[in-house]
Amino acid sequence: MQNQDRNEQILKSHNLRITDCRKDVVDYFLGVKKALSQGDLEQKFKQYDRVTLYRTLNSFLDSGILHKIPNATGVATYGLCHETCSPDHHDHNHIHFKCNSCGQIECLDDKEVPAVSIPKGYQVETVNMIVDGICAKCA
Amino acid sequence: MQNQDRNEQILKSHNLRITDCRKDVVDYFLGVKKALSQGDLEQKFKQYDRVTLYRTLNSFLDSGILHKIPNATGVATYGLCHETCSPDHHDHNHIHFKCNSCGQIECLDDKEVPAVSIPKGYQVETVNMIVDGICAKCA
DNA sequence: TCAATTATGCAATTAAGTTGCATTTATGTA
DNA sequence: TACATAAATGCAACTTAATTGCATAATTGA
Repeated sequence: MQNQDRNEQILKSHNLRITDCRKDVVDYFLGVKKALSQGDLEQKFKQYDRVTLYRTLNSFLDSGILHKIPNATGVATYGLCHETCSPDHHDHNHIHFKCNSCGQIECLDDKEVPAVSIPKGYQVETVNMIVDGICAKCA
Repeated sequence: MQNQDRNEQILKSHNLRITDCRKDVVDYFLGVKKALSQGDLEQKFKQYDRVTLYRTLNSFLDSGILHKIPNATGVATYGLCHETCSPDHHDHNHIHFKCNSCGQIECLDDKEVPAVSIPKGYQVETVNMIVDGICAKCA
């Protein structure tokens, strides 16, 4: 399936209206296959207002198209969710890799987050694993 | 050892000058035993300029007293490093727990981050594990 | 095609992070 | 103890990210 078909399907299946901005943003995520920030989108899509891009990201978060990736820089970055994600239950239990050379953040979809032991009385909802280092391209 | 002695010792051992602001900030971290943000410090220490607090956090980061904890909110949070941390080699290979109820971020010092498998060609430098859920106090 | 709902663009605001510079403070040494 | 040097602080100002309100434009179902 082409991205231009797939993006509309993604928006429809998450009950979002089809707009140019949303299609373009989904397209971009489908194409680059890496995590993006608000700033990345602003640079890529100068034809859209930054507030619109901001709200697009938020509607994608709410509807479960994207997930937020924790990082230490203070800039929020977003990655595409698996098809199995729903707004309530996110199934993106994979590892995020941040390259300290090129700065890109990748979702290592095929790498499971290992089991984690937590003290008594704590309830686990989500586990995030962020690995910093040098990616294969920069090594 | 009391905190008021311990904070000076911590500053000295990291080659930082002893100032009121730095002692107070280290004290606070020693006392609360959780991760704090710039905003937390501003609320707690209205007698110090926000820039001073900002630079205090940064000098603590540089000297290895604190480490930055990745999170998805976009607000940088900081936690006390183990005594074994040096500026170059951080040994805070523990799990961070963020409570979705009270919002507090704890360092689970006694919980090791499990081994992680990474694709070929990737070099690992740091591994961060952030667990979201409900802490023992809120459960 | 129309009405209702939703998205967008623009203006403006809040907050975090950052820098420059003058002043004050801490520290080692005489 | 006093002094000189180096560093920390406070203030002003600036940049950028995040956020909200509102009028206008576009989408969608009937």
